[in-house]
Amino acid sequence: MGRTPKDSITIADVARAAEVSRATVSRVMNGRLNVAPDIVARVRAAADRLNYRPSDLARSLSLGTTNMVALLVPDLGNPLFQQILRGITSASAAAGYRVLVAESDEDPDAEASIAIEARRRCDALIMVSPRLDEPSLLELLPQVQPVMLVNRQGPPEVSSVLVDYGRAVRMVVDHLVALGHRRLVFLAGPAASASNTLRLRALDVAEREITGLEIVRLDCGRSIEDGYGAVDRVLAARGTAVVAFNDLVAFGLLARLNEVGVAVPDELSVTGMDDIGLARFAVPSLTTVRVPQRDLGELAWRRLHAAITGADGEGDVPDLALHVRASTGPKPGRGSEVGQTLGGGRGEG
Amino acid sequence: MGRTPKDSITIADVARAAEVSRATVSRVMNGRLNVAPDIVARVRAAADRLNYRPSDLARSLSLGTTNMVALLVPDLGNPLFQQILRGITSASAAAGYRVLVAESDEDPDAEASIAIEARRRCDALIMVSPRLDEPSLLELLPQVQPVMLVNRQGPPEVSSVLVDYGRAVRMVVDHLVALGHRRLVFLAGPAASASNTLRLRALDVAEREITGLEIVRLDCGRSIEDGYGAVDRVLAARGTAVVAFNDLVAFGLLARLNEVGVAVPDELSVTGMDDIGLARFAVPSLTTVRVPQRDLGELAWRRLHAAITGADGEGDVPDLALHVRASTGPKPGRGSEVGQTLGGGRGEG
DNA sequence: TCAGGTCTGGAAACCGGTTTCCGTTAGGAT
DNA sequence: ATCCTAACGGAAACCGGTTTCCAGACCTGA
Repeated sequence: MGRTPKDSITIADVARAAEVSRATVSRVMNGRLNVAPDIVARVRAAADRLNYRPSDLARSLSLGTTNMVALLVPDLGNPLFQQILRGITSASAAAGYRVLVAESDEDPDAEASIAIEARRRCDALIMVSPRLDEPSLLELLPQVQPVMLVNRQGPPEVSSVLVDYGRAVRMVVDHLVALGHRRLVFLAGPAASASNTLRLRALDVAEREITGLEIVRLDCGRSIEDGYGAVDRVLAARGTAVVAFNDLVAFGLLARLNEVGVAVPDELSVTGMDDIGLARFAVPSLTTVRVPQRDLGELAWRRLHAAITGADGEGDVPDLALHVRASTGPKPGRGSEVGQTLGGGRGEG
Repeated sequence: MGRTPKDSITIADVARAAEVSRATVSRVMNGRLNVAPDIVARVRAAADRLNYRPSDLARSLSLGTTNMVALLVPDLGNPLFQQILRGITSASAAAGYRVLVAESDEDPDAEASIAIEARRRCDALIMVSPRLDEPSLLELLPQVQPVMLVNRQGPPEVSSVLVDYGRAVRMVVDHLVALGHRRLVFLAGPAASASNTLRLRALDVAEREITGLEIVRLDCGRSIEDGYGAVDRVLAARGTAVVAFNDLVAFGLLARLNEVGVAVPDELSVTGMDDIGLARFAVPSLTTVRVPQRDLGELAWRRLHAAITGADGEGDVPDLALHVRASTGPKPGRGSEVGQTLGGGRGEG
């Protein structure tokens, strides 16, 4: 039992003050209809006078619903996850829900227990890009229902919001190939990332389908620092264009290339992925694929909410779009074998 | 009462399975000592077999503590607030707490009700840079105790974590003055922002103290887009250096200056504020003042936690540090009147 | 005037835990 | 063998709400 002396005023206090039962106070507070107007007024007056606020905790326990949704992300420092958080926060707030955030710090082992723990306090769970291996994930999911996966495929009975990173990376590759590039360098992300696997698979396909295309795969990471630190290996790989795992990596790469004096895109083209807010403000502005990040969060929420309330979740993952900006250009060395002129400004392709 | 058929297993189920009372199960689950070893084993076995998880809700109600802390920020899209969120999340997770996030969307009117609502579900509240006017804030604070303010001064009885933005902006000004600049342009942030007021006041003081110093104040904003869009007015103001409200504004400014062909820092010096992760990867890398953002969140949590548990919150706001990078240089036009050479690399000032 | 239906609002059970209080039992001391 | 005490664990109260169930008041129609 609480050791607290209970400073807060409870429904019993209001009932006493209004000279009615606790049940009646509850009815009034929740707008149940069968209460006489004068009693309603009396209760409201008492509640106002005492500045009464019903305990959400007690309500939740009694109602069996918390109006909270848990969100688990690998890394709160990543703009992609931040935007998803924003999307979920604002969309769910509209339905009276609040978001509880948890971060696994990219640690696959910690993920399961954090997920369970966070889920216990909420009505549902959204896991973004879980790094958990497949068996563990399959074992975890039933325990945290209702659950929604973002950027990770689960079993059929678990719904998910998926970005087709395979297609996204292929858009980038096709763009670069059209510019004449034939030897690309791919900077890979975390090995545990499912979306990284999607990218790699798409690259395999592209390499088979496009004759003459070579792709050098380098382990890199997901952060600016990773991109910044990869420059030497990138240059050693002697490609004419770099496909970075995401915009952050591309950002770090660009910064370092600028320092060592490699001209982008004249000597080397660079592409990102996600189109985080900063991408169009990079120098040069970054060619990337727009992944509608906030929308992703909103969609995840909508589907989850629909699943909770029994409705069906309308809406679909918004389309990807290649945004051609100033960081990509024709393959250097040869003339203008490419028929099109690339806008150097901040065109929104 | 819950309409749910109660699929979840409760302490009563475990008690029945282990043939003990609910009280004993509770004692075992919480490691109370006065339980015989064989009974402990029996209860544990039953709990494991049933895969029992105590309801956090019921625990919280009974214990009177939720182990959750609410965080209210004006804008989840801002890296500064994101980092503070990270700091709070990781620091509080270590103490078994979870963070509930709420966003006011820069709407002062919504802030009070959101704060109250979020606070009700948690043990405490952290408000970052509240945009609420002074009277409303003073009225709100007593209702949401225990509460912690970040980047906003409250009444003496409400503790807060404050960054001395006045001093920070002065560091920047002094740096620019030392480089020979005498006519500065300040890009102001949101009017409702207390930290913006601190900056403005410090600029007044600087203008009085430093003879020959002129500062042109322009309304701008807090986002990249705001900075990007301010370039024309900045150039029209004919200063030799720009003090941006924060790094984001500086970023937008730099991007546009690069487009219109204004050389930084040769023709115009630019400074930011906060030192967000991207600042040193800007082109040119951005001179700014490092505000230890994560530390801010951690400190806010530590103080709050101390206040809750009765201990005293050790630790102080970490120091500010000017990071001189490549976006600032001597006043253009005249020779090297400044004795020092500025490192063009990514020196960590 | 009386039977029957409709409103109202109180008593009590319930959500799922924790803790106080107390009775029982076992063990040690005398 | 008897008494005292410590250890153990069950019954019940409690946290602060919501909801079912039911009794009484009131109104209506015959």
